[in-house]
Amino acid sequence: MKLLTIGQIAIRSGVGIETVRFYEREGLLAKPERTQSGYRQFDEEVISRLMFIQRAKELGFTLNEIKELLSLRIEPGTCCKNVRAKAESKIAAVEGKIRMLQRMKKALVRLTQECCEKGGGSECPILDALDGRPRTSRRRG
Amino acid sequence: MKLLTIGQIAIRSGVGIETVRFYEREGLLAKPERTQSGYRQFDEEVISRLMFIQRAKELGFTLNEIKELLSLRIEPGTCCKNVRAKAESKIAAVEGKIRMLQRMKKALVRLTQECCEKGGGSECPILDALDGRPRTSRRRG
DNA sequence: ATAAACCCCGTACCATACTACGGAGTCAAG
DNA sequence: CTTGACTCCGTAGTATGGTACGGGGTTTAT
Repeated sequence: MKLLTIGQIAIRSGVGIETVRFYEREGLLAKPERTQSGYRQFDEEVISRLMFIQRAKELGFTLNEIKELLSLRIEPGTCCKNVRAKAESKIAAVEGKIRMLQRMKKALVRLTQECCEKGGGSECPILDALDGRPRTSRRRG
Repeated sequence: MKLLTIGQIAIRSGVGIETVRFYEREGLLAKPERTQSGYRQFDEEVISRLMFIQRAKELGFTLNEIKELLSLRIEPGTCCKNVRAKAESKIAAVEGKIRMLQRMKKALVRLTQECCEKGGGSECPILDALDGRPRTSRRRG
């Protein structure tokens, strides 16, 4: 099991050193081992974790939601139903996002098609295609 | 065509009045007509626009990206290829998000299944299932 | 053994996206 | 014709998610 410095995992995962420290403070990364001189020693798998965080952010998850996602696991002493319930609520959230994105994609595709058929379009074709209301309202509930 | 006050569209679309003014300043909403006393008079369709903005935010789009999405239309004088190219790049972005969400969903589903079969799980099953790197890096490259 | 490169920490600063405040004018109901 | 709710505007403050700074110790390559 190879151990890496903060600079090495930062480069390999494409985030800044300060960001790694920030995530550690915020509890998205476990406190790493230290050398006798106080240098952090990260396990290689922290790189996947950091990359996951970046991807999840692009999907509109907040750092808190990402923390929850990352902590979903079956621990020896944990109630299985508990984890299951949490995971299922995450699945629902993910499915909601997928549906919205699929509608958005459909609207965009229609736009590119109509584009070269006729000349003058509506005020806002995306809105024509996508009508509905937002479902979740995280961020200040 | 019914005209509404800022308070009315705020309530109907589920955002705050200040947020509406903010979006107007930021160019996400067109400057509305005004009464002789200076009150904004919004067209009812602004409500869909506001709801679209909320949904798109939940999908990880920034206000700037949302502005671009909303401005994608075929204007009489606009080059069709131009709009088409922009729309296609948006489609690619949307597809990328969908793919990532589908992988995430698969990982979560697997988690719920493994959950009730065996007892002790991996350190982080989500990461086990989802390995790969982030693709787009918007936000201050 | 010494410079360059790296790491430590705390604190301060930044961008985005709001959210609140305050003083003044407006409108609708009683 | 007043009272209360609503609107105006500009400016300031907040939360989130980083990013930079600065003064110090550490490691490493020469």
